[in-house]
Formats: sequence, structure tokens, C-alpha cells
Amino acid sequence: MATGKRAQMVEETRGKLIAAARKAFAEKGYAASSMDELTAEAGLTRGALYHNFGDKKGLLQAVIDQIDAEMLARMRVASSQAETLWLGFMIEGVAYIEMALEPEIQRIMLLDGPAVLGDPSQWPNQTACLRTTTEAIERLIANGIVKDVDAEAAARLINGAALNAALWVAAAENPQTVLPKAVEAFRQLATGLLRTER
Amino acid sequence: MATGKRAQMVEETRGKLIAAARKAFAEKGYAASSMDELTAEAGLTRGALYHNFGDKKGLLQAVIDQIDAEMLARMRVASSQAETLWLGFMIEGVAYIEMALEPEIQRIMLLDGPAVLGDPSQWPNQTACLRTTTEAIERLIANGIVKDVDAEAAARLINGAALNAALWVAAAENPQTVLPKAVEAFRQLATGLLRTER
DNA sequence: ATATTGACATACGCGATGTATGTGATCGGA
DNA sequence: TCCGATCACATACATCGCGTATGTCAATAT
Repeated sequence: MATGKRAQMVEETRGKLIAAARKAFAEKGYAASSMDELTAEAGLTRGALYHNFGDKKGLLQAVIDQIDAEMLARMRVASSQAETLWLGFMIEGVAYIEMALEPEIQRIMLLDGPAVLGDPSQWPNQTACLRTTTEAIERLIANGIVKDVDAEAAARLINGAALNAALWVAAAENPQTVLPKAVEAFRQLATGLLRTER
Repeated sequence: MATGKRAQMVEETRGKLIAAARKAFAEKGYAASSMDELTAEAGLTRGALYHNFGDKKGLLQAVIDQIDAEMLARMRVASSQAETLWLGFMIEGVAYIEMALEPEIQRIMLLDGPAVLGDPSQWPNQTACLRTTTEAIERLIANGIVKDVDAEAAARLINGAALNAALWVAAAENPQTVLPKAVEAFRQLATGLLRTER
């Protein structure tokens, strides 16, 4: 496709750097990850890194964008096979909790990301997961299933609840026993948005 | 009281260091705060810091402990003047949201703290605010006001919801208009825990 | 009063980030 | 096809900040 051999190589190195960074950030955390080790792991040097991403924060941003897109895709898949809007909404929440169980997502998206780049609500990507949730709530309100609250506000609170639930479960000594408690509490709490008691 | 002149001086320097650190961490963030500047601001050197707190993380821990105690006190004051258990619970949540509006608490407790020290649920202090919320929910369950859910799970979700609400409000261009939306959504969501629809 | 302990200051090494400079491969034009 | 320009990346250097080892002076104990 005449992509240009140049652009192809660039895309490849960017991919290798992001992959290496994603691994290092997940395993050692952002602050403890050395750019030298990172790039060496990818068979490159720091020169490539600064050329492509500007600085260390730029690299983190790229990693976060990638993970964010993956999370969005997984949430769409999960909710698409639900029978009702409300069940789809619940499934999205649970899917979010389960995703946050993965150490990689926890460390990068929930701990280091906000600390380094600031509050996620102001990220350019706008945290795709949040948009999805907001849209789901808007549909639920339009269909009379959910009370007439501010959709974005509700989405943020739901997201926050799911997030903390995930952090809690993940930090527990035996996540298997804690996970159902968290999911159950999440369902109960969410019913507060329903127009009629279920 | 024969406190010993020695211990008194130590307490004083610890206080000065914590105060300076609290200011620097709040204004510039943990990573961007230099220990040299910190200690110089307090009229000391890094020697005092490492002697008293071990390392930079130790200093952050001390700052967090102090703020945590203050937050706990404020929540107790707020909820103590409520007429019913449930209203007290609501007041605590709103108080938490309002506290998280302060840049200092946001930056130190909600962003840098978890990133540097790990998930708050494992902090030695156990995040006093969370304990308070858990105990409140346990009382509500015992009195038959709230459904029989896991108290800690519910407390974590409520806390997370309030936290994100606060971050959202704080990041908004005009917090005054967003705050009521967040509080309203919080109230609605919380009703999901009630045994009877209110 | 002297010895000892302890609180804090000073000096050093190490590592990591960011920038300036260099080099070889790729792209466009005659 | 050949040559200059551009670009992706590597290399070298300056800077800064943390952590530790060592030194010093005041406070306590005997």
C-alpha cells in the first residue's frame, strides 16, 4: 500500500517501546522504571524514546491510551450481549471491576496514571470507559428505567464505586472470597438509581 | 512535665518538617518536591529528614497520617450533629466530598499517596475515614435501616463514589454548579442501600 | 566533671532524566 | 541513476536529586 517503508518502521519502534514500557510500568511502577532499561529491553536507546514521545510522561500517556482503548473494547463486548439495558449496565460495571483486578491496569491506570498525569477526567482521551457509562445511563433515563439524575454525575460515582471495589478486591489476601461481596454491594448500590424498587 | 528538653526539640523539628513537606507536596506534588528545598524551607537540612523519617516515603507517610487524623476529626464533628443515623451517614459522605475539594487533600491523599504507598486499604493507619464509614454502615444494618450487605464492601463503594465525585467537582471549571449535581447523585445512589424505598 | 548517647549537618557516590550533537538510511527530484 | 535534504535514532554530556557515610555539638547519665 505504499505505506512508505519509513512510516512502517516508525510504527514498529513505537509499538516496541510502548510494549516494553507497559511491561516495566506494570511490574515496577512508573517512578522505578528506568528509561535506559526500558529501551534496552526493546533493543533501542533513549534517543528513540525522546524522539517519539517527547519525555517520560509522553510515553506513559501513550501506554495509557492503548490500555484505555482495550478496556473500552472489552466493555463493549461485555455489555453487547446483555438482554436489557439495565443488565448491560450492570455487566459493564462488573466488567470494569474485574478488569481493575489485573495488576497492570491497577498500577498503570489507577495509581500511577492519575498521580503523574493528573485527574483522569481531564485526560484528552476522556477515559473512554467513562463516556461509555455516561451514554448507558442517558439511555436508561430516556427509557424511564433510571431516575432523572445528571447522567455524568451518576456515571462518575458508579465508576468510582467500581474502581474502589476493584482496588479493594485486588489488595485482599484472597480475592476470590472478596469479589462476590464487592459485586453484590455494587448491585445493591446501583439500585439506588432505579426509578422503581426492584 | 520533665518532658526532657531533647524530646521537645525533636517534636518541634518533626513538626516543622511535616509542615514544610505538606506545603510542598500539596503545591508541587510528591515527585517534584525536592528534599533540599523542603528542609531549607524549614530551616534545616536533609540530615534531619533522614534521621527522623528514614526516607522520602517515610515523610509522606507522616504527612498522610496527620491529614488523615484531621479528616477523621472533621467527619466526626459533621456527623455528630445529625438527627438520625442515616442522615449522619449522608452528612459524612457529603463532608468527605467537600474535603476532597481541597487541593491539598486531593493531591496528597488521593493522587500521590496511593501511587507512592500503594492502595490505601493496606496503609497502617487503615484510612480512618473508611473505618468511620464502615462503622456507620454496621450500625445502620443493626438498626434495620440498611439492607444486609457486607459493611466494608458498601463502605468502600460509597467512599469511592464520594471520592470520584469530589475529583470531578474539583476539576470542573465552575465547581459551584457541579457540586449540587454530584451531591444529588450521591444521595440517589446511596438510597440503593436502604431497606425500604424512601 | 567526664563519658556517652543522640540529633542534626556536611560531603560524597550513584543513578536517572533531559538535551545537544552526530550518523546512517530513506525520500524526492533532475 | 545519482545527489542533496530530511528524518529516525544513537551517542555524549550536563544537571539534579536521592540515599549513605562521616563528622560535630549539645544534652543526659554516672
